[in-house]
Amino acid sequence: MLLSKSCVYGLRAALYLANQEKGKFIPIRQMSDKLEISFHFLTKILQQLTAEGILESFKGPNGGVRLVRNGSEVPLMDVVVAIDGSKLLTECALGLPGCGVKAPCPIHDKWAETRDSIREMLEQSTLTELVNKSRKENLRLTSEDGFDILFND
Amino acid sequence: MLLSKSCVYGLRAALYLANQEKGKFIPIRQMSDKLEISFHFLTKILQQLTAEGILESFKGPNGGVRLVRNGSEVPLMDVVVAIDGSKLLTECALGLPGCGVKAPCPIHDKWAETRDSIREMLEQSTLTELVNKSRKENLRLTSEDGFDILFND
DNA sequence: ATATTTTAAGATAAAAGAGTCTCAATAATC
DNA sequence: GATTATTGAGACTCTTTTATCTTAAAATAT
Ligand code: SF4
Ligand code: SF4
Repeated sequence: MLLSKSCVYGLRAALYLANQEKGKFIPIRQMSDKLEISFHFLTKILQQLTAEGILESFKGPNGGVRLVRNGSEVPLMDVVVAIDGSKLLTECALGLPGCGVKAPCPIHDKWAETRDSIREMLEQSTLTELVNKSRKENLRLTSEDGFDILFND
Repeated sequence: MLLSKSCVYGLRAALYLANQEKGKFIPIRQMSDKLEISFHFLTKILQQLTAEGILESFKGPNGGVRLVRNGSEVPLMDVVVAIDGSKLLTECALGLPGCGVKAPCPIHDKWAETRDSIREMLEQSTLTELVNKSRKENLRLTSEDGFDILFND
């Protein structure tokens, strides 16, 4: 898998938050229900995003989490790196340590291209951009079988 | 990680084989030593490749494994699919079941592009092509720290 | 025939990833 | 101040991946 499950959950939550009223704290419980992710597991993931400065949290009634920056200033990459680290973009497809520069392995050139295209995808898409697209086209964020979260709820 | 460790080991072994005298059976022990992969683990991986018809094996003294087809007719994709399956190319980046067609999720378009570029990389590169390139440029197949396998050994 | 070299297969173990549970800390409301 | 709603942190469990170990089967060589 390209992204870990934690990372995917983090991304989905971030998109969910970007679709909410700006500045409002959203309880994790609400997100875990809507997105159909285990509450405790999602909590841990969002704690990472908070620690990385992508979210801020507030305890107690009316508490929750929210984006620090405007969603339009948050590329997907930020969320991915916060959770999965940057190895996806630096590591070798053949899993060799000490790769690339001096003595690249056989697939280096092709892999470097592909890696760039992944990087571009993650750097060039912001949360807001995707949310806007989703609102326009009624795209969903959860499985077919469960409760679909449409961005126009 | 894009590819599982098993898959990476399988690819490295396949490249190693493609660099050997055509038709010759190569003992797995030799490969595991040269590539610095656990013998038993590599054995299991190569069993999969044998089961999938990519390698054929021969028991006993002078036995080993070899490529069924010429390396020039084996795209990396074949090895990847044999070990990791095709989920990399069909599954969603956001890990949603029942994706895409009817109601794509927010990042579908971007992800589909990236996925295509991964598919191209794996389909268009053959073992032989990479080995040839490697021989020309003295590229390596193992870590800096260990015994480097140069294709010109 | 017997011993040797090799792959095949399966049991087991260790490590990493995913998920759950419990309790503490903080803030609002009553 | 007590109760309630929320995040924070840690221990714990379950599952998958990765790796090891043991034994069997096949082929060769002696
Ligand atoms: S040379 Fe490139 S493809 Fe090869 S191991 Fe290094 S980073 Fe990976
Ligand atoms: S629509 Fe595309 S990106 Fe979204 S879940 Fe499906 S395959 Fe993945």
